[in-house]
Amino acid sequence: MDIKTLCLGVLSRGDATGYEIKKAFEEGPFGHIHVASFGAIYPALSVLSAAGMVIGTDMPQDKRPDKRVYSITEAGRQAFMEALMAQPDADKVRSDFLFILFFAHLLPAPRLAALIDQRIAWYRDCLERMEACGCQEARPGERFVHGLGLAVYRAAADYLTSHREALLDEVAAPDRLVAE
Amino acid sequence: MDIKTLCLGVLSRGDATGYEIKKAFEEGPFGHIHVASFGAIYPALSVLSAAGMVIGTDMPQDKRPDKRVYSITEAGRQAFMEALMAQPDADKVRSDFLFILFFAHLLPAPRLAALIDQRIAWYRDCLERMEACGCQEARPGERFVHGLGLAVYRAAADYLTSHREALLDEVAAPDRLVAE
DNA sequence: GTTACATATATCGGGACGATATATGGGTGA
DNA sequence: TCACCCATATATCGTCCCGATATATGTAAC
Repeated sequence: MDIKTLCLGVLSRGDATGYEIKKAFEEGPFGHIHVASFGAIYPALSVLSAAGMVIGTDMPQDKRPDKRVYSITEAGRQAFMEALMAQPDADKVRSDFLFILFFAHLLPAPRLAALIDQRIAWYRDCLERMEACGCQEARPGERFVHGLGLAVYRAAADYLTSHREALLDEVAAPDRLVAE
Repeated sequence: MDIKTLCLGVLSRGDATGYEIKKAFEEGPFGHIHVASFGAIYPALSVLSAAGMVIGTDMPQDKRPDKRVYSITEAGRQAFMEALMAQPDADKVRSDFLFILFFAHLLPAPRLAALIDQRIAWYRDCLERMEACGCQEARPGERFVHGLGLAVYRAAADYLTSHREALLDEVAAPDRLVAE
């Protein structure tokens, strides 16, 4: 799934600027689903515009930098539908946190505890915001994905909370098994 | 966390070839934690070798292509420890599956059902292999990360299974709310 | 008052991905 | 038996993308 398709997806829900598309993948509806950087979005919009998939309209603003609002065209919608029908690539996860935690036995205990606590706090924050977000009126797919995110984050936060102590004990006493 | 650090992490657990490092991120202990491609691993190993972080030894084999086994050096271990102490970058997820599901209302119902069923089957497979993997004797960090993965995948599989029907009903009858 | 942040676009270098090339042996099926 | 694919193993190359930076400006905080 390339950046062009991701942009078309956001634009299929309504007009947006490059800046707003970025936000959609940051805190917006696509947060934690996919990532997209400015350095990818702006060139992608140019290419899509040249291909007739989107139309950009310059909107002068006072008190703000001028912006260019993009609208998806019928050709863009068709291209997006085709992309939606393709077999999805496998999920790709890059978690420095999990990689570091894998080497827990190499870390000082306070650092290990801090890492886990930070992550628990992050999940709590995130869950709070997600639960507060009123997406009752959203479309079924959006609500489904949202619910899946909630379920997964709750499971992760619960696991971290309930296994934190045991991990810290184990790395503190490498000779004994805590289970005994 | 760059590829060099990821390679050092794998090598800190024991000698390995570039090919084996790739496998560690595919089906091995780091599967679903981070990704790494050949096109990144081999150049990284060359750079690490030139920097004295690892030592590569050519091992001629019959019945197999020759291989180059890399060992981490003391300098490599120190560099890895420093990288472990740095503040981890935020997790990055790229899920074509979730992105497509977001637009469930645009998809034909059979396609939607197939997507979800495929994904449930994938989770079941994955969980089976993860539960079978005997990592009882592994270090605490590895077991912790493994347990977290199990918890998260179980939550995802459960959600997909229990909400599948409701989603299909909703996209089939867009005018009515199923909750009523 | 000045520091930091939000809005808004653009570009550039470095780095990673994915495909491909090369070589070879083993297993599978027609 | 022959063809084909898969697994092992390394290397490279084009393309795409990330992250940082530049630019401009108003507002809010301190």
